[in-house]
Amino acid sequence: MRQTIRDVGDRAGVSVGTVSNVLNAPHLVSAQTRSKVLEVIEELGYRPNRAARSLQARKTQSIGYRLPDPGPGTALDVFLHQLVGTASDHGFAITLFAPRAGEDDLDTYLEVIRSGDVDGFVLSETNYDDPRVEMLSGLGFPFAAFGRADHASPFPWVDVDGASGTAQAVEHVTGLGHRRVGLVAWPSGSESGDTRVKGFRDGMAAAGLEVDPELVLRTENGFEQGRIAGLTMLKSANPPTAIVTVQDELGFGIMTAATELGLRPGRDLAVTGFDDTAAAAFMWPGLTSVRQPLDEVARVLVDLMVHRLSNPGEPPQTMLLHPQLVVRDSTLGTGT
Amino acid sequence: MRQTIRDVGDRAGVSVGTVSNVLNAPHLVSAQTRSKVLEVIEELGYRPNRAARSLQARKTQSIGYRLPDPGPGTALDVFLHQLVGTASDHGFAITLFAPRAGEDDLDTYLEVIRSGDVDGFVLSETNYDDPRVEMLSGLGFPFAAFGRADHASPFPWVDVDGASGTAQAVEHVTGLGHRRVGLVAWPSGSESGDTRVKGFRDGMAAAGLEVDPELVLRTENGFEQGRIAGLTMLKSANPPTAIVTVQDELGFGIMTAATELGLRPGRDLAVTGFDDTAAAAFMWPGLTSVRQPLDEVARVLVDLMVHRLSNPGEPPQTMLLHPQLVVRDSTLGTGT
DNA sequence: TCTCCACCATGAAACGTTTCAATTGGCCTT
DNA sequence: AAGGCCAATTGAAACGTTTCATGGTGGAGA
Repeated sequence: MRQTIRDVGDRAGVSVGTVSNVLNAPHLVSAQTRSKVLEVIEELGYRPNRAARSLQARKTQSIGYRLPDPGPGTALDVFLHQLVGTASDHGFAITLFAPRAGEDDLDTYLEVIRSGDVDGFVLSETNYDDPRVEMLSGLGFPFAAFGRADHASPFPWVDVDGASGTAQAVEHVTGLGHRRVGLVAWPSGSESGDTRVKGFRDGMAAAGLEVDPELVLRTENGFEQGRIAGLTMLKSANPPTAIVTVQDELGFGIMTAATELGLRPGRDLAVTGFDDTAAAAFMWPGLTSVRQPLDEVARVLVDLMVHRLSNPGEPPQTMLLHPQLVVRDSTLGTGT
Repeated sequence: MRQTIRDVGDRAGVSVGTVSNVLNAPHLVSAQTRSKVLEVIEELGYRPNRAARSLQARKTQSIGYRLPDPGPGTALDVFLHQLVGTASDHGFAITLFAPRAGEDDLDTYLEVIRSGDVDGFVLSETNYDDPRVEMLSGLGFPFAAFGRADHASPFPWVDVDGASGTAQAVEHVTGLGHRRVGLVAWPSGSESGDTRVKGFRDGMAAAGLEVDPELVLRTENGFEQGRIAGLTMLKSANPPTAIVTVQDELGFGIMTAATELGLRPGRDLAVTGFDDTAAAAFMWPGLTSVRQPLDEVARVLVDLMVHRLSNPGEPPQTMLLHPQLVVRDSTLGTGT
């Protein structure tokens, strides 16, 4: 049924070794033979068998990616599309996996390593001293991470400069005339969270404004958390006129809180989010939000991974990308 | 580095054939040998090499899934999680692929078939006379589809009863006292679209109401399309007090249109969506929406696929699942 | 003319499994 | 005691590649 390299060889009147060379080392084959073989390949629709190739080469040509937990996070479809597309360009496949119920995250990775299904991993959502980074570094197993982390041994990573994102948000609202700007962020301790807070402070400093500690709230992810933070801040003695957040859901919660208090988000209060989730565009008013170039991130992740696999000796490369503020009505009608 | 079946055999003092039998046909091995071998396997952390297994068995133990185009569709993360998890339970992997720029969809599938990377496909978003179904049926290549289709030759599918979804929406709003109920649907010609329209009519009939043709609009997917449809309907001589839609984005558009016209969605106008996207929960008011059991769909899809692979002769199985209406504030405060 | 070399092609080994025919040894039957 | 049968195990072939040592050919240099 399926065509093998032997079928091609027989048909073209050459040995299988020659066919293999046409595919993998064309310079070893005369132009004439080469074109004849290519012709037959085309004619038969031959494609090399991945399993046989992997077996012989002791490489899988596959990159593992552990699916993030479901939730209203960033756009997985865009990310995966680019991951799969770029991998395919390099002749690689993406192997997905997910922890089974109750399974430890690290064990999940170990299990995949042991079954030899992948040559390396792409990690997302890495954090300070991420245990996956430590484990994989320790094992010497190749990986590329979305998210830098201040770990002893260097490794290849891509990241989006979160500080630039919140700084842009602050610059935008202060540019609209806001002077009392609040921040709703995560508890300190996460790389991305802390970076976004730093951007906020930088932005305020750049606008010549002081950061009022009363207007900096720390809370977990989530709509309800945002709502509560919003109510707290807006009911305080000297409430903000603009609130910057580190996540869209928090922003949605704050808009809701404002509405409950009789304020019109986008008129009486400016709100910004982070991640530019699909929901941000559908709100009324639409939520001004920081968009991360996830397709670019995915592309670079795979490039780094593939490069690392073929150049194991080289020092790891890193890349910092910049996010972009998408301005919508949640801020536009506010300010002076 | 990696342990092979030979390492296990040597260590346990048996042949590789015996080790293989312990794994694949335990009844052929004495209890004593079996436990000894299992012990060694545990000790060495041995895992069979997938490539070698595939090569020998001429099976990949992998199911292909073509990523849907990015867009604010249904929750891909939930779906994929379950797809990967269930596949893993069966000892299968999921192989993702995506059409390259400008590539024909069918060619994408053909290419995957030719490279022999998968044993079968899971299809989503199938439609009437779906060309993929026709092609794969023609080739005799196994697949399982999310979405029935009235095609000549039967095939395994799972579907969510869209009619039940819209009927539930109608039942809900008429139960709140609404009498003039509008529908914003897609142009006829899609399986899921037509089914949802049918559910609307069924629901209206069940409530003893006539369907006013003026209140049935057909439009493409999208926020802006929804907004325009909403404006049209609400500005008409005899506007509806409730609007049922076949997609969340359309619902968002309608809520926006209502707001623009000075109506308060959730008070003066009831709106329902379909798919229960993440955004539906974050709106203010939250959008009442029909939730499809996507995790269940994914689970069944893989089960059907695997069953089909091991029982090629049997008539294909099918399964119809029921969606559930998630009630939120976009309808709750309305009616009499 | 002889030698050497570059170039091209070949054939066989190896990758880690599964499968299956063949072998061994123990036990039952007669 | 011989034969037969069954359960357990073995060894080798096969899956479709890549790799690499080997062989053959023709032309250039001596």
